[in-house]
Amino acid sequence: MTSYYFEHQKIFLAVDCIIFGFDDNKLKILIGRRKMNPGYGEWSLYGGFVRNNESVDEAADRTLFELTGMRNVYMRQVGAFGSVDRDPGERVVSIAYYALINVSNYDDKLRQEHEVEWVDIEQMPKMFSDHNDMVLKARRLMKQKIKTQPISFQLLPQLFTLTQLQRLYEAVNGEEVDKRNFRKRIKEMDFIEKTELIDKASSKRGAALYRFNKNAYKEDPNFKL
Amino acid sequence: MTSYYFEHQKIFLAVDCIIFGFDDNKLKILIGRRKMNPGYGEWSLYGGFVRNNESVDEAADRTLFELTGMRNVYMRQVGAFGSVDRDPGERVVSIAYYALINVSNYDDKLRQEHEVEWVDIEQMPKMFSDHNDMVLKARRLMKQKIKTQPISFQLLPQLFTLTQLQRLYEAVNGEEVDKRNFRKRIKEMDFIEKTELIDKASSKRGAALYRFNKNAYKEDPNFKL
DNA sequence: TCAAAAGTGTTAGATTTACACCCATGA
DNA sequence: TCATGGGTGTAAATCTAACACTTTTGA
Repeated sequence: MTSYYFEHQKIFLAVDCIIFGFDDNKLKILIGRRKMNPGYGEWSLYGGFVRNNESVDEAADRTLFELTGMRNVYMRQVGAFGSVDRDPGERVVSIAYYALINVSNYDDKLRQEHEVEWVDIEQMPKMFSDHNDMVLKARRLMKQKIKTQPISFQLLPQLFTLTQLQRLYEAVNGEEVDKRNFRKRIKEMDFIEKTELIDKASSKRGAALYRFNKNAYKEDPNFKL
Repeated sequence: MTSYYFEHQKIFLAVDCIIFGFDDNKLKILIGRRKMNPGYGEWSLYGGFVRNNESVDEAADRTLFELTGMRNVYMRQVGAFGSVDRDPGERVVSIAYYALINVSNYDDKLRQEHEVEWVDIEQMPKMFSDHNDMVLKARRLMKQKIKTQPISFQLLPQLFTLTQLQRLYEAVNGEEVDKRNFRKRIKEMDFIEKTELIDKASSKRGAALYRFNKNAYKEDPNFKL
């Protein structure tokens, strides 16, 4: 089978992060302009190289932390991107990850320092190298995932209204859903709990705030958003 | 964002192949015993290193070709496996791929030369490093995929009976399905065509042979096995 | 003649979809 | 007072799941 190491070539290994946020009823990604060549000035995902003393997952966590100062963020691997010339400078294979963050937990000063911006996923600009492909694949995976895992709550504040949840669901899926049918389904999920609190920000009447109860949810095999 | 190359470390990059086959009504994988250290003698997937002048996908294709002599095989990426010490010898990050092959197209002499064996996925032995995880993830992905893409036909002979197709479906999903309901669904798929031919191998009465018509199938968004 | 696999429809139940109006409130 | 978003139920249509007997033929 595999013959031994020294005959083989080592390769630069990077990670790139597709950082999803939900704001203004839109699904957004956090991207900036490249500050080095090749590709200076082009839109780009935030990334970094994998070090020898850390796992690839750890490299992704570290990279996200550098940018956002956030730890224990929901992250999942998108896959390896390995064309020979995907980086015009050197042979670099990159492992893409998507992260879900709650925009309001993210210090906007830090965002400005790094000169990155929230961009509506529907208006994603042409980016450096294969970064657009990474985003498309990440989005496809996330869309799949949201159907069977309660990941919406990673993108929302702790307390949220059903309309917010619905708008998020619609933004991820790219299509509108019926309000009554949506709420019917939510009502069947015991782990989405209504609180006594009312949000007056989005309407005059006010909307009930809900909360995700992680303990009540335990890998429900019948979960379906 | 990413600072520049030379400050960073290169890493060995490998590919590992989960080769699925369907035989004797069972879903099987092709594995062998490691012929080198570390892990000499342990069960292992077939793998190889990624070269500088080939994409990761190409490395996977090449590796599969070395083992099976087959080209243009259906292969999909499973993901990157990147723990620091997943290979006790050196830091090696591996990209896993699964391949679907038609067992009867595979020259058994070649199989014997490489000393690899078809092992029932339900009886998978403990393998080297994280190879068991790779197989589990590959299987999960494949199971997902088979629901929305006509990939069964990669594992079956060109002509197959509905019972064969059903057994494959059952083996992949790990549960039995109702014969009449299954056939009802198949009948609605115009791209699965009945031929005039009869297979007498598996029954006295004989069963009609079917064929997958790739042209009739064109990314049917309503496809559902 | 009988064992073994092929082939074939119907019905009840569950799920999904479509759809419209009243409510509470701040401006 | 009215514009805005919040909140609620029912019925038709579709999909899914359960279920049993006849056919053919080689041994």
